[in-house]
Amino acid sequence: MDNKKFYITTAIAYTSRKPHIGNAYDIVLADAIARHKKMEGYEVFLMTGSDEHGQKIEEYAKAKGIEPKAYVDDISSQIKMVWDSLDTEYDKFIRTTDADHEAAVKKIFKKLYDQGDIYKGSYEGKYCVPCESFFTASQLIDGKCPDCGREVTDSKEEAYFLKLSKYADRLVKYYDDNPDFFQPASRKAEMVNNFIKPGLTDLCVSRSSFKWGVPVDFDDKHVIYVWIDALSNYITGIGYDTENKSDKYKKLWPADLHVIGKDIVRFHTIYWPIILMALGEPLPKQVLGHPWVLFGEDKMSKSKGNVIYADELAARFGSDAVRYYLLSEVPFAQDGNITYESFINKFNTDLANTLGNLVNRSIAMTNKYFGGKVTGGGEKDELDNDLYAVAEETIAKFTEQMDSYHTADACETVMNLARRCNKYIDETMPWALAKDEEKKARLEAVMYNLLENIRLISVLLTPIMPKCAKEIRKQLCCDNTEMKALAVSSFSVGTPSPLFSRLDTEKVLEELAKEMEEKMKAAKAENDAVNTVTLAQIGIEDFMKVELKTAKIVECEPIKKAKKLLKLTLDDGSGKNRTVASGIAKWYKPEDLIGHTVIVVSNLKPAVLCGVESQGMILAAEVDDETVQVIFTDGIPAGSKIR
RNA sequence: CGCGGGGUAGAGCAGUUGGUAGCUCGUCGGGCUCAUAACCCGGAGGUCGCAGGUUCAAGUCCUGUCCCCGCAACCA
Repeated sequence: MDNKKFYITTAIAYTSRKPHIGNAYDIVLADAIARHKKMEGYEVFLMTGSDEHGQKIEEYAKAKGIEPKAYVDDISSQIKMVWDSLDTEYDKFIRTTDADHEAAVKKIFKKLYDQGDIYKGSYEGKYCVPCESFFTASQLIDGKCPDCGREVTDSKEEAYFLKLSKYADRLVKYYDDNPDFFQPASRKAEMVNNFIKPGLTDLCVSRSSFKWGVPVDFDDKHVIYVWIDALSNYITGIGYDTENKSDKYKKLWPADLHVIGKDIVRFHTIYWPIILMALGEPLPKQVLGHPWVLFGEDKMSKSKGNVIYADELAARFGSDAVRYYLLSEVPFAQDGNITYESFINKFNTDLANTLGNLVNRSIAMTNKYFGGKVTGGGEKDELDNDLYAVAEETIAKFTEQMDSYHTADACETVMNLARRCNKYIDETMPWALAKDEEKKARLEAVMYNLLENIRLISVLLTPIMPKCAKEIRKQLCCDNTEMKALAVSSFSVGTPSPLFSRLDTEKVLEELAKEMEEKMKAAKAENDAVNTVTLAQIGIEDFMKVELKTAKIVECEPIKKAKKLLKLTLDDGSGKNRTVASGIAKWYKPEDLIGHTVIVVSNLKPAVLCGVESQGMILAAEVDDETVQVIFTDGIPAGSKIR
């Protein structure tokens, strides 16, 4: 077999915060695939890393009073620490602040500029700092950011743009010629329908509003924006250079697989290929957009205090358990809901009971009946054939499932073989055979068959749970890793020791709940602290600019086509009804509101939202990230001034 | 009619080109004792969101409809 290469990458993690378990899923998945490919004989190169530029980081660093570089050094090492806590084996960890990366990015930018794919244009638009986004005038909502509603800065800056539309046809052709490019395939339609069919607009690839990035070397007012900087890590990390490509690059590129979250599929299947086409480089073979890992039904967020960190889980339950859980619980194309309950459940049933106990009892019996030594020469029986049939089938199925990245199915497949082994023990009843000296040869065959299948299980498990796989082989005293039944002629096993000790569900849950609560408190405290300092102090004169009045809700109806908006008709005492649109549809039904009195900001400039002119806004409290409560002032006459 | 993905046993999921509805957990009953109160067997539990249609035959194709989730668009 020739040594075929397999170049696989993860998305590079953004160094704004320590990555949570959802971010870590990326590397675990990639690592499992990489290890599997290695076992298939590929020469694998796995690259991961961190994305360290951008305005947000500049700001976080400033808030902490340190240099951006110091900030990303810290987070970047945390990322590595988390990755390492999961036993991931990457060949390279690239940082976008690496000198060679920055140099290469500059050259890439220059090359694209020189050949006319990047041109200097000007932005008519406005810029929203927190969102790091430009908007055209038409996108703005009453002169404010359509995403977050905050003030945008008026910037008619010049910026550099990448011509996208020029390559659209070639891109679609590539999709069509390579039906496996999108994984899962369903992501293709979304990209084509949403972004390509409507026509690609040129992509702004530079920023001049902040400094923390790779400068455009022929125009230092500008910094190269995330697209070209971050995406190109996949080539710069293996030595791409516009003139002298390294041997490594020539060998590895194009990438065989980009493993990324589904939220950035667009960047990897549209922008990135176009950048590569412009550079004259071949395109990656596959992009795997995996689903998200949700905690319960929710997205994890620090402010909710429901963030789970992979390293903390690993420290508590072991890296293998975390890997197994992620790889077996997250479906291929649907978001995975992880909970502590299901974690513990899976840990106990699959790892401790089915697998751990099988290994333990089999080795214990081998010691008990044969002093630990058995050969494959015992007395055969028809029962054995079925066991080996399942083993062969397991190998084939497992390989196919791992090759198509269906790790959850692959885990199930291995567990099935373990279950089959447990059943085999019941069928053959070694303890009964042991009572009869004449059946010793049969008993030996039974034990051998068990051990050989356990060995096989350990081999299959290697990409999923590397440590556990090794530990099993250690207890078997066998280092043969051939993925083939009957590859070992005899065993001389060691002392069994439980691979995974059962967890006391209630006790562990209680402990975890306690910790969660503390985290939540801490998050809240931090949040409050942040909130009090986010806004600058204002004088009374500023406050007096805001006119607040009470108003009674006389009518209320949903706005069609708007998911979040309710249209309120208010009696503000002026004699004329005032219409206000409010984004509270999620929490209130129209009938809940009619008749109540609320506070309205009455001198707010009107804005048109979803075709409805909103004349002001009503006050509501943001109880937490998920909950909003309108402030009712029932009993106070409509039209009263508030100050 | 913005785009896309889903609605299959109590829970979480599989169901390839249409042909007796499966898996894991849970639950109920039984068996075994080598083993980490682990293991094995059996039962119960689903009109496959709803309504039509095509077909000898539909979870699987077509049409309509309702809900859920992402993205997009509006949370003044």
